Formats: sequence, C-alpha cells, structure tokens
Amino acid sequence: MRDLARAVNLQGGSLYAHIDSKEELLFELVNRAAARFIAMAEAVPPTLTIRERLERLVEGHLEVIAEELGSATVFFHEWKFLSPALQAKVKALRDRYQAYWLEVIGEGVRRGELEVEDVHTATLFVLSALNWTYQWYRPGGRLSLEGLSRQYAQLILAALRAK
Amino acid sequence: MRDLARAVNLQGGSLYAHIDSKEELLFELVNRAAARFIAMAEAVPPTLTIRERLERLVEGHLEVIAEELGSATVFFHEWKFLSPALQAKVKALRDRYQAYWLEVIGEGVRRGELEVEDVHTATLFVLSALNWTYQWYRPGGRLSLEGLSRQYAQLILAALRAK
DNA sequence: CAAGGTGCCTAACAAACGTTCGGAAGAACC
DNA sequence: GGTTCTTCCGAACGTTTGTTAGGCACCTTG
Repeated sequence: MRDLARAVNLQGGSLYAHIDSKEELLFELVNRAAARFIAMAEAVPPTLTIRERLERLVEGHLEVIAEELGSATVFFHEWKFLSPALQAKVKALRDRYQAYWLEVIGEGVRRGELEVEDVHTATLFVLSALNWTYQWYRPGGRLSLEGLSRQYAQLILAALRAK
Repeated sequence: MRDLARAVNLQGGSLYAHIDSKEELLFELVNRAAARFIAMAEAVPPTLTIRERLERLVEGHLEVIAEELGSATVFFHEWKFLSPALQAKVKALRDRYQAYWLEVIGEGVRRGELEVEDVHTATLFVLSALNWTYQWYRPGGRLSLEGLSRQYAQLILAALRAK
C-alpha cells in the first residue's frame, strides 16, 4: 500500500481517505479488467460470419491484454486472494465472457463452419492460448500486436478446422 | 514459512536447520519442476514421427502439470521473485524446454508434415495453451487427463496443419 | 466571517514476516 | 562413556504489513 501511495505522491495512510481497504482496490482493478473483456466481446456484431467474429474476438482479447499488461497480470493472478464474495462476482464476469466464446464456437460448429470434438474443451483451449500471452508478449518486441493477432487468429481457426 | 513448517509438523524456526533461506526453497521447487518438463521431453524418442512426438509431448506436458498442480502453480508464478542469478538458471531450463518444442515443430515444417507461418509464434501458441491448463484442470473433474491430452493433441495438430 | 468539508501529513497500532539464537533431548561415533 | 552431531523448541530480533487517529492547511458554502 505504501508503494501504491508513493506512486501517486501520497503517504501510506493518506490512501485511506479515498478507499476503504486494499481489497476494495484489488477488486476494482480486477473488475474493470473483466468488464473490458466483456465489453469488447459484446461489441462484436453477431451479424458477421463466424470466422470474422472469431478474428475480432482474438484481436480484441489480445488488445485488452496488451493495453494494460500490468492490470492483466494482476487480473489473471490475484483474483484468488479476494474474499469469497468478491471472488464470486469476478467469477460471474469471467464465466459470462467464456460463455460468449463458447456460444460463438458452438454456433460455428452447428453451422458446419467449424469442426471440433468437444466445444467446451475447444473453448478452453483457445482462451488458454490467448490468456497466456500476457506472460511473454511485450509491446515493442519482435512481434507487433497486429502480427500476433493475425497469426493467432490463423492458428486458432486452423485448430477449430474452419472451412 | 511458519505455514510450511506446520505442514511438516515443525516450528517456524526449525526449518532453518534444513534450509538456508526461503528463496533456496523456492528455487528448489521451481528448479525441480523445470527439470521434470525437460526430462519428459528428452525422453521422447526422436525416431518417432513428428505427429507421434507432438502427441507424446502434449501428453507429457499435461501429465507433469496434473501430477503436481501445486508445484506447477508456484512454478509458473513465483519464479519472478527469485534473485536475478537464480532467475537466470530457471530461465535457462525454460528456454531449453522451449527450444526442444521449437525444434520438433521446426523439423515438422521442414519435412512438410506441418505448416505454420512462423515457427516461433506457433511454438509459443502451443505452449501457451498447454501452460494455462493448470488454471482450470482439476483431477477428478469432468475431463480425464487422457481425454484432455487426446483432445488437446488433436487441436494442436490441427492448428499446426498436420498432414 | 464562521462552519464545515476535503486532502494530506505524521505517528502509531497490532500483526505477520523471514530469520537467528541458546538450549534441550536423543542418536551416532570414537 | 564421554563427545559430537542432529533435530527440534521457544523466544526473540528487526522489518514490513494494512490500517487508524489526530491534527493542520486549504477550499467551499451559508
């Protein structure tokens, strides 16, 4: 907390004029990150083809991670340290986001545009590959965000056997 | 440290009859996990087909994660908190493991059995998908380890456009 | 101008942290 | 049989942790 305070030019105790607890702060951060993922996903028009929707989702997901690498790291790691009540709230958002992906992939399979053995496992596979990028992707690195998005979309569409 | 001590029926201070520091303990754990991944990979006979080698690597990777979910979690998260010197040692092992995967995938591409735009990105993609499983896979869950391995191998081979 | 509110400080709190130390009890070795 | 070694305890150390409290300076509002 004293580190956070210093980062905004305050003394440790002064933070508590603005927040109630460290946990509230953590929740706020994690919650905002989750909300960004959902907002991104729900902004993708369902009228597009499955392929296009997936491409947009991949790009959007990687964009959110890239734009706030710091928050993303906290988002993926520290939500476990929230109280059960707050943890449940975050989990609800996460599930909603995952359900969105599942829905898109499921719809693709139903239309015969994708082909996977199990939609649930396939969804987890895709999100796993995307989530882990926060571990190694660094803006300004060898790979641009656009390049990464394009290649990842390609790999994911191939994995889902897109026609 | 007091928690760790209690887990082996000792008092906090008594641990220090056996170890030098908390960091040494963390390094030991992280190092062993890394070694397990490498040992698994290097036990896969290079005489097999590319497809078989990848299937074995996928299964092996998921097995290591599943067998020590706790260690895996620490391995993936806490290595960042080691001193630069120890961090470098771990990083060397991790790079060696990644290089092994890169070599197999690269060889597959060279032989025309796989087809990817960039071998390096494809390797990161595959390892990303595999690594993240520690976040959600739980033994005894909906999906058996065998089922998961088989499906993941299938998804990965499709992503790499295996012939 | 008085009154209240806001924003921040310094100081302190209790608890938890990693670690050290002296000593006690038992096992192993000459 | 005495000595050394090992294993562990209990207590303490200095630091860091999240958080609270009292007070000062400033701004806003009646």
